[in-house]
Amino acid sequence: MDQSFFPERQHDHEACIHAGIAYAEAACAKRNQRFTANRRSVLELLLAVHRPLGVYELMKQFDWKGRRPAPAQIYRALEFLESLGLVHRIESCNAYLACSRPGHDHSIIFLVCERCKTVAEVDAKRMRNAIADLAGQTGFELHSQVLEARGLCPDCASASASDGTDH
Amino acid sequence: MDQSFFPERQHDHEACIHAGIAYAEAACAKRNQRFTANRRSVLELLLAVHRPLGVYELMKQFDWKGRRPAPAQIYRALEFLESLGLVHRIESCNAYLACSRPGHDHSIIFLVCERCKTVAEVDAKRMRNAIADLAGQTGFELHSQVLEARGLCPDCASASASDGTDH
DNA sequence: ACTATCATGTTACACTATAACACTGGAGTT
DNA sequence: AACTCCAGTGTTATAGTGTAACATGATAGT
Repeated sequence: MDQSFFPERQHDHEACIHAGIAYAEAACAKRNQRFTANRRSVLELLLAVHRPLGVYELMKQFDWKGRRPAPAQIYRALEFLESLGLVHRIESCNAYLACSRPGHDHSIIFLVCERCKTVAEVDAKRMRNAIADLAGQTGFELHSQVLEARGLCPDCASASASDGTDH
Repeated sequence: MDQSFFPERQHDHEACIHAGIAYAEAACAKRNQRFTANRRSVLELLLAVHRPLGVYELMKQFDWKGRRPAPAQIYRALEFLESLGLVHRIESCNAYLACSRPGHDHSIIFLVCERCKTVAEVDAKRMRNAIADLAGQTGFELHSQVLEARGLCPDCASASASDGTDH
């Protein structure tokens, strides 16, 4: 059983953030796009946690010259970051997650913990072909695919096994 | 190429509705639950179209003693119908779809047409094992899985191939 | 009829997302 | 240095989605 897909409970967040920001800067430079303060702040906030954040949650954490930005501002940053593959939207949560492996292939399976919202991002390259074949049989022109699996992450599964709760 | 996963453009909606309602009545009877007017109406509306409907869309179509129900009423009916496997929520659309094959195995791939919102429901039994294995490797306790594939259904794919649009 | 229970009807509100428009500031030009 | 262009921002307003809470009504079992 390989738990490495899930972030370690204790680890160096600073390193996560630094690596993520560095990748973002490089990606923007390569594509001649600006990595503005707004975009940087949103990405930093997402990198600092290993779970999806809703837009209004992001807004609350956004301490920016003593004020709070309007939703549109966050949505814009997210849209931009998504277009660069730095952030994913988790449909079933109405929330956004910093990509754990930017630059990799993006057929993804999200394993969303129903309890703590931790998300593992699993590369699904082998699955991709099976899905594409299936879609082809139906005449469907496949643009993108996201699998959202619901359940419990390893920590919560063992916690609820011991404390008896199961939700 | 097998298009049978998608509903035929012209077909007998009455038959769809009748079959769906009949199944629902049986399912309720078997589980000793009431198939009330409220629940019936919502299911009928969903069965009458072959695409996901949002709750507020359902509300508008709900002509019920000249009044319109409040959202809670629709959500309750949907929750009930979902629990019986008669309706699916399409996460990425914030919308609900009558199940095309109630009673069948429910590892499902939704093929959502980005243009007309037609949805094919593809049984994913073979996929299920692959996903379960993958989840097992990560220590994830899998509760449910939904794949939402985005793209164009056969009709729209050929339409946009001929008229040049591609979104 | 009595009661417990499930479902409904209703009000109010919280959360999520977008439209529209004026403004700013940096990059490139002359 | 002043000009212009335009991507990005700041802001207001509003649309769309989802729940909480509670009073009322209907049904089945006794």
